[in-house]
Amino acid sequence: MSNSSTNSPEQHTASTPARILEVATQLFAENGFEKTTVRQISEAAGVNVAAVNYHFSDKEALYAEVLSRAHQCATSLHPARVAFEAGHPEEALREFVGILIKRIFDREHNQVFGRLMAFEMMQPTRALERLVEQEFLPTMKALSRIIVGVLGIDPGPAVLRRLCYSIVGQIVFYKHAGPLLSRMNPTLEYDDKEITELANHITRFSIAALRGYQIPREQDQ
Amino acid sequence: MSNSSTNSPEQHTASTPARILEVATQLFAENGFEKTTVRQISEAAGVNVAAVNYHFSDKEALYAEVLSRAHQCATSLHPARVAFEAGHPEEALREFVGILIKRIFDREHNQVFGRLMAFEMMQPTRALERLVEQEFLPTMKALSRIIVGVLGIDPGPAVLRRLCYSIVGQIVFYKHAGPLLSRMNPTLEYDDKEITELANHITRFSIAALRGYQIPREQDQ
DNA sequence: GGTCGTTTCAAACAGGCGTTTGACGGAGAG
DNA sequence: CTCTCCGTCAAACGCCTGTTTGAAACGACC
Repeated sequence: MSNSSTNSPEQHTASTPARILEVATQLFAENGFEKTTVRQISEAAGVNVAAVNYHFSDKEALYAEVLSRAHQCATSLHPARVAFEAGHPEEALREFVGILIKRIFDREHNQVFGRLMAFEMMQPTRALERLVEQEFLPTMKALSRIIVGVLGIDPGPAVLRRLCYSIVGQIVFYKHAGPLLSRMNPTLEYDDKEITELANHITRFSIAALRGYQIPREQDQ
Repeated sequence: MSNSSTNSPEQHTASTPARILEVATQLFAENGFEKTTVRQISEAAGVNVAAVNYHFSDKEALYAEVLSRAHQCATSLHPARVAFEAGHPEEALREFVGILIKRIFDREHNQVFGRLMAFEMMQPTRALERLVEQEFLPTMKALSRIIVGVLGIDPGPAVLRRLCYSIVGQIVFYKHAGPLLSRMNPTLEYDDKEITELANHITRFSIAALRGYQIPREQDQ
């Protein structure tokens, strides 16, 4: 009929499975899979408990659906360019960092994807396996190519891996350590401006690091 | 009577609360607070369920005790020098990174502290508040001083904060993303050699970044 | 030997969990 | 109208959670 979110409060507009999905996404992202109960979801969605098991077969299947949709949403809203290495490698790195930051914070969707991923990395469910193959490995390969471009030479697999993790680690830190950061800087909130400056900083930091990086000779692998 | 860990298998040697603590530490670090049940702990420790509530008042108090002991253990095994800024600032940074890495991996204690911290950062319990005050804020201040030393000038609080997080983020990434990393590199295990190279890499990366970092003018705070 | 405080134990407690059931009601088709 | 399918619902299912209970066993002291 009408839009789903721009309506009178406490009024059911979307279909039951849609409402369940929406609420479940929010709760899973807030509290993780374990701490979120089916009754919490059903009550918040204003539906019967049995509706969750009726429309989705069980809680884990619902979670898998939530994760899949959040991933699709994040990648479609902030798509990675088909080829990062098109232009200047340092510009490609800037774009890479920007996209990952945007996906992780994603203010339009309450940073759902970032939180879900953080939970998934700590306590993986079966839903993670597919994401590793389809998403993370290709992303790491893309980042590796960018790094080789910035460095000018290929430092070998082990060093390349650590360089990737150094860059990605800077980014995902803000999601993984979220509750800690909000305790250390209670006043600081991550609005668009802060996120932009964050992306600029990580790009600047990483490019400076790569430019001045003394590549060690590989001894393993 | 005798030592606690170097004994015949399946034999109870330590006192009941000691056994509970030992097993609970292991299980909490593996599965987090929520997924670990009191019955799991009591069975693994070979004691009655009620023993947990008898010796420690409840599950949360036991967890707080575990966290406190793990923290003490990590800081005493890998103590931070009273003043990092004693020698050359870049050497101080090397030492800082090395200590944090050692605390997080801590192979002698099954990397317990790192895992517990990772869980605590994602889903903080009340036990976190104390650690923020006593541990993280002072650590960040120490790292800030080191960074100012390496840079040569004070870049201001916002930039300094981001620089701290860029360095710490690289380190804690290996704990937060642990399950993911083991899926992406199934053969790679983090033994002493790998950990040493890891510390060297992060130090090299960070120093190069700080040396070449173009400090932006602060606009906020 | 008797007594006291401490520790252990099987059993039960109340409550929450994910899931299933069977009845109810409305809408569309024959 | 009747039949059927689909969605919803209150209620219950069996299981597991953290915690408590009251009795039994223990060791030390007088």
